[in-house]
Amino acid sequence: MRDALQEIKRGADELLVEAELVDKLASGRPLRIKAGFDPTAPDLHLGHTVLLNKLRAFQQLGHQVIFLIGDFTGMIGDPTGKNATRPPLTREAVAENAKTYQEQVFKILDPGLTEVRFNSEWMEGLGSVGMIRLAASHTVARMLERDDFHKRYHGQQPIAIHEFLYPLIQGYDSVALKADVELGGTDQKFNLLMGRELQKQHGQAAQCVLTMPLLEGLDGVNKMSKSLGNYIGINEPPQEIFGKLMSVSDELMWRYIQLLSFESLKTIEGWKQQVAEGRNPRDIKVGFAQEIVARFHGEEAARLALADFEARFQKGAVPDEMPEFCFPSNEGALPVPQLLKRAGLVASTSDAIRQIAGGGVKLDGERVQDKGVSVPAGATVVVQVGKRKFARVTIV
RNA sequence: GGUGGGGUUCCCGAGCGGUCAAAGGGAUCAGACUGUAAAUCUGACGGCUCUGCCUUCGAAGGUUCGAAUCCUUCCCCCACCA
Repeated sequence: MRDALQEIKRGADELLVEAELVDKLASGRPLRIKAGFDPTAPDLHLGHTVLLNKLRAFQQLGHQVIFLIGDFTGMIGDPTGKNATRPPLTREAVAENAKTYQEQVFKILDPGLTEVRFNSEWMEGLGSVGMIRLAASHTVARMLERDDFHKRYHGQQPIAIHEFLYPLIQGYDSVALKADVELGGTDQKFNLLMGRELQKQHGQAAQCVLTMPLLEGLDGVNKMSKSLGNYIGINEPPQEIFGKLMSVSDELMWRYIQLLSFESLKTIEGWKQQVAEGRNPRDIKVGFAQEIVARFHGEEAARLALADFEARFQKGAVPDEMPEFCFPSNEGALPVPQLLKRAGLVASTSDAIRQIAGGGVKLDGERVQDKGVSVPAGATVVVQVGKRKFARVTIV
């Protein structure tokens, strides 16, 4: 049991209240582990998996995970209208997203030990009376304790009244589900604690709260998010995941390893030691990237991704597979800038011309020196921009 | 409701009648280097049928040989006061 607790606490930001969790674990029954998810982002990225990994750990210890999709709140949308990425969702859209969600989530979680639920199940039946009763359970002052609200209130920023309802609804979800433990990001702490209070008010044992740190994105500064474009999606091609992980700075790499690797803390300490003694951090990064790719695409894909990476970046080889195109010529030939644009390798012909001037364009492995170069009709060529963008083009 | 201050190229942010496709930073892309798509350095960074042409500085009009810069109206933000 001590091991179980260690496993649960690993990488976590905070566990409230540890003594209570110890008691729950000691009961021997499978605990109900709740985690809520926003229904708007069906494309999971590694940032989301930090939490999923922890849920997986609970499953491995024999507990019941409840994967809660916040469709009720999603259908209301983002109240302030400030966040354009959260428009109200239709019922159909939510259902569609949920399906995609599950496909991805079960790459980490065990479907047999996962209960997928939607909070509209109980929220829609609550009614306005129930909602007002829920609202009556807490004071404005208590709500303003939440950091986010506190800052906005004192910073003269608007807070719509219904925003106060979100934490209450999330807390009520815990009541409806009789959760024993709820997981969330550190930014969720207030909402998670709300669940404890509401459960107590409903005569239930308060859930324990486990917060996980937010994973930084590829830029190493902002949290990983799709809208910032600094993410690694778990559905991306193996080479892409591998490459992006390799592009993580040597410094940030450790953070990723801490939160994403399934290797033991002891092993990771060993790696740090080796690097301190002069080993190239690249080697560690390669191993870690392999682990992650294998997790989502299998061992074989991980091996291929590595081979591909080495061939392309260390030996400058041309990949086997690349997009193929067939373009009509322009009076017997097609100028390279236009060809690049049509193949989608550059944003515009102006961009293409600049890339050529900068020495970034190759035609069948030969650097293109002049923007006036054309490819004659009938020819098939491999064009390349930089080290990563390729296309095979036939001119007719 | 009142009073001030704003809206500039992907983002932040200078410019305040011509030398402005518009400083600087970030992001991005490319090059060099490298045991890394790390770090560092260099360059590019509106579009096109590219030694030229076309479209940008909240929107629409106007003044002027000439406007991101001045005027008018409109739309939208922000701050302080209520």
